[in-house]
Amino acid sequence: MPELPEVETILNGLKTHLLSHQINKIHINRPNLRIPFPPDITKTKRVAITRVYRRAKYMLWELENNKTLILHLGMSGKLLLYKDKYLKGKHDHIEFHLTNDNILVLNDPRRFGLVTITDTNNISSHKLIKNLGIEPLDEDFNAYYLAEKCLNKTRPIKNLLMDNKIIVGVGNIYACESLYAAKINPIKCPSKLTFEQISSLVTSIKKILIEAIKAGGSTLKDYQKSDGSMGYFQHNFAVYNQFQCKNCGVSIKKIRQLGRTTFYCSSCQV
DNA sequence: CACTCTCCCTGAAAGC
DNA sequence: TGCTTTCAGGGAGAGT
Repeated sequence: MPELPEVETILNGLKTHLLSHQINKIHINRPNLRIPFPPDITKTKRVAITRVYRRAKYMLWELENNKTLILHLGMSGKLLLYKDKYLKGKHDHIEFHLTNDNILVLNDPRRFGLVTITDTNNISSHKLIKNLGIEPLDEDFNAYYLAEKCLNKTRPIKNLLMDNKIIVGVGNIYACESLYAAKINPIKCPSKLTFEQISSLVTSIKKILIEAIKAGGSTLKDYQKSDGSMGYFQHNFAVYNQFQCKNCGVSIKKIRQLGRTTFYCSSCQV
């Protein structure tokens, strides 16, 4: 499950490949992923990629023809880089053929991912992008920002953290881990948090994401697969999928919030 | 506006 | 052993 750190790491790993070659053609093997592939996407021919960046969990590839490709890996999406022979595998849904004969393939069994294309000029008003909240690693994401967002809010703090209109890129795992690190109960009402707790939460979110990006960078360097795929790195989760609190030894509680599993320590997180 | 629920999908794991 | 059920999750859009 690619979370923000994986997306960041995968994109960094691909940067050199994408920026130094052109896309020769794009081939699709089915009409859609979570949303349909736009009809004009396969008309992309011999075009250079001029910029590659991330917004939330979206990868954005800016093309020299004033179009931008928007990619999301969803739950199970992988980008596989084939340098030699390519045999189409199950769930290989879209192929980016590069001018050096490398083929970058999006493989996504659960098809929660998406690939679309839009005018670069309109990227910030694109419906997938325009309502996105602040980036967690942006310096403007600080205790003052989050405190303001917590004012008069009644839903559980974990639900607020997972709201993309408020803050992006904090998925289920990192929401659980950040709340655990900040010793805040995921059920807690945002308006009842102290400024110190909010401040601690912001610090935890940034720290955990940055650590994961660093770990990803070194892991991917060591574990580049033979087919070129990046895969996902193993994390050391403190609370997610754990049975016992590493701090106090109490059993980790497992509950559901917004249809997602939340793990927390009822003793450490108040 | 604030917030929750439903749905999309497949494969792994658990249940029978 | 083999079939069926359950569960996991991101995010758009519908519903309360």
